[in-house]
Amino acid sequence: MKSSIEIQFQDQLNSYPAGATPNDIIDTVSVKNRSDIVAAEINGRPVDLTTPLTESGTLDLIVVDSAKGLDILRHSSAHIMAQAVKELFPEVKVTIGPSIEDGFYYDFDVFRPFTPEDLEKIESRMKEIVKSRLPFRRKVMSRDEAIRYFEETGETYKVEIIGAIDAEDVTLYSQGEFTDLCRGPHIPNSGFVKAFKLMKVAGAYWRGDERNRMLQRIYGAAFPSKEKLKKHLDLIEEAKKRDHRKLGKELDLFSILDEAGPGMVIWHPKGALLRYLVEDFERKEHLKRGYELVVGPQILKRELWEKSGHFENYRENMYFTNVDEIDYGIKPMNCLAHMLIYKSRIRSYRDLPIRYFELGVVHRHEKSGVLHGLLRVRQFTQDDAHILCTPEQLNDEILNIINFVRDVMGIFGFEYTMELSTRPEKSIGTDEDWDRATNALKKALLDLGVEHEINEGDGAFYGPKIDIKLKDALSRSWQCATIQCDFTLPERFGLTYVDKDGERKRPVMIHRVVLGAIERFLGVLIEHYAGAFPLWLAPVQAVVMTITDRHDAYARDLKQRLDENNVRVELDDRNEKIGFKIREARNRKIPYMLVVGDKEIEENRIGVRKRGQDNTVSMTVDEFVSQFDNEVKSRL
RNA sequence: GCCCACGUAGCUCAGUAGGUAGAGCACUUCCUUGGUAAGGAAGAGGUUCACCGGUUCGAUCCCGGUCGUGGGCUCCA
Repeated sequence: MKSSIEIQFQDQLNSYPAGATPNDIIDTVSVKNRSDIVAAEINGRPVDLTTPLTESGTLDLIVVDSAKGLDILRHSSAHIMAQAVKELFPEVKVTIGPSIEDGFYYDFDVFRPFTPEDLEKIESRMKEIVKSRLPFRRKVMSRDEAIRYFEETGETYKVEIIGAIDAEDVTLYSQGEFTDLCRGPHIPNSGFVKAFKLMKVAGAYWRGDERNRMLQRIYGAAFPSKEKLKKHLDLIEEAKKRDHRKLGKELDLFSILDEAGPGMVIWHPKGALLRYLVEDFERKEHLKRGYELVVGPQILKRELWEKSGHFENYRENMYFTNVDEIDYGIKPMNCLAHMLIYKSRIRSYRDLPIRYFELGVVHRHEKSGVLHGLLRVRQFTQDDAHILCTPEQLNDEILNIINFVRDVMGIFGFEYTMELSTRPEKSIGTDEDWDRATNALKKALLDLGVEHEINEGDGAFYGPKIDIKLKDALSRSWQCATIQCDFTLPERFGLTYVDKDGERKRPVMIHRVVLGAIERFLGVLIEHYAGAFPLWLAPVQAVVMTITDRHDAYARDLKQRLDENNVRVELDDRNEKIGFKIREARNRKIPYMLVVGDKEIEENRIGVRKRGQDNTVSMTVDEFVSQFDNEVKSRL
């Protein structure tokens, strides 16, 4: 080993004895906000401030407020929680505890699940640990030595983890009496944890596999300051107000009732109208883009599902019924009927691409634990289309769909992420077809320069797919649009077209949805707008409200005129004060409040108060209708 | 499906060493005719506290089970 190393640090190149730590180096210069520095990087590799440096290079500091710094802070918080848990419950086994967005979690194998009271105790103990400013000590050990250590301490999960590590040495971190296997780096001492809160306990399978033992996971939030933690908690509170389940009730959009069945949505008039508006928009957008509307039956013979592979691969999610001693499967997807329509006559290459669109109602038997408001239900309507095209047309079709999705998401103002999912274990079709399909999707994403992640093994059983995900109020991701390439079903159903050369050839099929499930999309949409729908989507666009019953006749006339001009308007002529009516309309997030009183009648005008504004503008009915129409047209 | 928590009037929630249940809003009626975020009064409303069992003289409250909801895990539009 060299006796000295050259370190570039803050515009200075200096020589230090080998084994100098970042702390030593920082001490040689004046650094501001010393207490914000949680770790360092040597040549881009994160290290503790106390790690002896053995190589020359560039030293950078990691401050707590940076992405890397937060990650370290939260990861160290997880260690502190594990320490507290081990002190309070020595019999638990520790497993893993990473940092996550806004905080951290740690999974424990326990004999008895944690109670809310346990959480309080753990949190108190953590506060004591933080107060005592215990240093995080790093130790390098050989694998064998580490395995022996964890075997002795009974930490069998750690032994298993080390078994999977492919390195000579591993590192262990200790604070107080607690030692954990960890790559690091960590904060210098537990006192750096300024603000944290244990949020919830949950079950989680070891290694995320449901065949494994269920562990107890504790989630915590951690931030560099109390203010930031409070801001985070306030944000969660605000997000809860946007919850579509809460708004669905408040705005009387829908209900999901125990007595009707879990995962079955009952749409009330306002919600059904919202659905209608979105579906109407969808039909028009599809017709514009060369799709044809089709409708398939709700149940199809079981043999057909056997032929398609659904019976083999998707049966556990399907409902079945028997009519006249014939077995039927209730459709969980819409593709079968679409293929039958294609097959109903001979197709020429001139006919392709054929694009069948259906707002198809499907049933899927989702596991009870996954149901979630409108976002995960058992009966839903997909804005589903199946495109049959030649292999040469495939790429263009995929590009068109991605652009379609982009347009629509733009109209609703959504941000989204895209993912490419590849072949799962349970699947049908040849490797060659899967490669072709996967490459077609990849190429389209590349051609459009779309950023995307890869989800290995997450494709549908019949083909790979591009998924577009939207986030709900609590920033949980939900898959909405999806584009799936399929060479297998056309094969299984013997779909063909006659090509230029007179030969019968196999078309390629694309399964795709844009909004995904109307239910899920509306759930996310409600949260996106926090219930304040833009004018074109608002189930009730305006409320005419009277000051007193002297104004009822004028108000009724006004309502009728607006009805005639396609304004979705209600009349509030109740025996209530105007303040009461305004308040209620505000709470219902009605876009326009139209006040009529003596003044308005005298001038033959209306007092227009727009959602989000406190002032009232006087206008004629014509002026209002014209402003209204413009706003609807521009989908503001 | 698995882990934890929860399940009281239409809604939001209170409640009790275990002694047959309460508020606000909403609803109905009456008074009030009031100009931009809640006018006033009265009344009705729970087959009695999700359901089924058990303990007990007696259970909404304790115990067990079922169903559902919420938060996660797994899975997925």
